[in-house]
Amino acid sequence: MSDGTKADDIALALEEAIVSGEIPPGSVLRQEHLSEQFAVSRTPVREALRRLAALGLVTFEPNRGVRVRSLSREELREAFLVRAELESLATEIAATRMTDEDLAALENAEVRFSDLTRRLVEASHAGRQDLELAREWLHANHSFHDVIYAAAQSPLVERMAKAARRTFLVKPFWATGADLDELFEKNDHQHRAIREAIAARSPEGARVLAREHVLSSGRLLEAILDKVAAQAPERAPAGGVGYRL
Amino acid sequence: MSDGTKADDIALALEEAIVSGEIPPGSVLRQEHLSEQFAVSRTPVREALRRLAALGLVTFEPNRGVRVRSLSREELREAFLVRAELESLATEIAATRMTDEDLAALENAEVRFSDLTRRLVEASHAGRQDLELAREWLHANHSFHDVIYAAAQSPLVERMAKAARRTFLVKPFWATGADLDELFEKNDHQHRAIREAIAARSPEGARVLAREHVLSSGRLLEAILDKVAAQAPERAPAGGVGYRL
DNA sequence: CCTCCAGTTATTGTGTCCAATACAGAACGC
DNA sequence: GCGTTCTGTATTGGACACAATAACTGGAGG
Repeated sequence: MSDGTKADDIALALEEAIVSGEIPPGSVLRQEHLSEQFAVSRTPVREALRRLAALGLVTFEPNRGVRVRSLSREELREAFLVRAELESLATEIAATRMTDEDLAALENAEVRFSDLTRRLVEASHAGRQDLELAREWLHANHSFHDVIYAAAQSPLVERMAKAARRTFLVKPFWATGADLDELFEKNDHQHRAIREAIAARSPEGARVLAREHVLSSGRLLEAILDKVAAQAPERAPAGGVGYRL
Repeated sequence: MSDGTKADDIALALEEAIVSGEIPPGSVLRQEHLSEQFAVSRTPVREALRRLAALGLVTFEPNRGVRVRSLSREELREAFLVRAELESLATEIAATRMTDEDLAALENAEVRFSDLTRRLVEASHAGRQDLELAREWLHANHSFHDVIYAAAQSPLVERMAKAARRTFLVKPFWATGADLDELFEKNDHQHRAIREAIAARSPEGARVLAREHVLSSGRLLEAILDKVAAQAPERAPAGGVGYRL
């Protein structure tokens, strides 16, 4: 428990758990269960849930409980559109303010992500479903963009961009295929292109590259989902698909 | 009280009151006061406040109460940058989906806003500080863009754009000056340009016009604030300026 | 006159209790 | 046999009570 109020701590913990996929979309969260899990009363739990509801991560169904939201295909696409806009903005700003240290950090994040991408693709081809690896991969991706946010020094932009990004989660990275490999690789290379544009102090260039990168990520995700849907018919949880990126 | 849970009703009411400026930025909200005002216990009040906190409208200062946030100049600028991005996106999408009825509604909103702008400028020149008029003006402006959001049929985009827009409030529209008149007029004309681009089914055109429009609104606001600051030295509430337009 | 300190008070944070609502399943009528 | 209503139970929504923390008063000492 880091800061003052328990409601905030719980909200943070739940947010993490939901975004990381530990709590799958569609789940219903029982207040009493959470309260004993966190060893507090129901009151702070409910306040935390209210916060998550305001963030759009869960929905209150009055007198029925709260349910972790699952995104429809359309919402997913929208989220990437929003992220594309906000990322371009952040990247453009960052390109004008980035220090050499920031650039070094960016390069670090880039190679780390590159490495994880390779390993993830290999694992997929080998049929291994390494959830931890997928989480790391996603985390490394976020880290790259986080460096950019930090350099942009624009708290509001950062907050909203991350809100759009938070709409996603890890589930199914286990589809394989030549086209997917290509998309993964493209996605990876784009990081380098963005970094170089920033290093060259080209805000406009970095902007369009960032935009294209995010949109491209969206296409990658959709391709993965298509593959997975084709491979595994899988019981479809009614109302909103079960993935959450 | 419209819907099921009281916390939501209260949150809505408070949100409206804050955004409309009825509750000025910097105020501290006493839970007990609110609870008797809404004739409920403190519990739903607190939940409502948690929601507002998640939306960024208020901040919890542990054991000290909640305070209505006031925006710094920098945050204000950021909010307009974000809005510019999201509005362009929404407008671009809307341009591809807008029906003739939507276009008619858009034109309605346009002339209404035009009318109110004229009246507002006149009132300013006459030295009248008609708060109600200012509210109407702002509301009409929002209505115009709301038509676009509705046509875009992109709930997430709409939600986030409105979140950025909600960061604003009415306070000081009473500064006058030739340059301000010009900016007001420009702002007004831009609505027409946007509508015409949409009517011409030019998503790209509408996009850049929308972007420029929002940025231009931001400049208008900053100009107003400058004028007001110059005219009235005014006691500066410490930490974050008192405006929240 | 100012500063520091302690006791008091006001206000928030949390736990507990009760009422209201929704779902499950049995009893009942057709 | 099937649908309907009733009742029981689980779970939420809200009220209230208590504990914890921070502001506020007043006074003592320098």
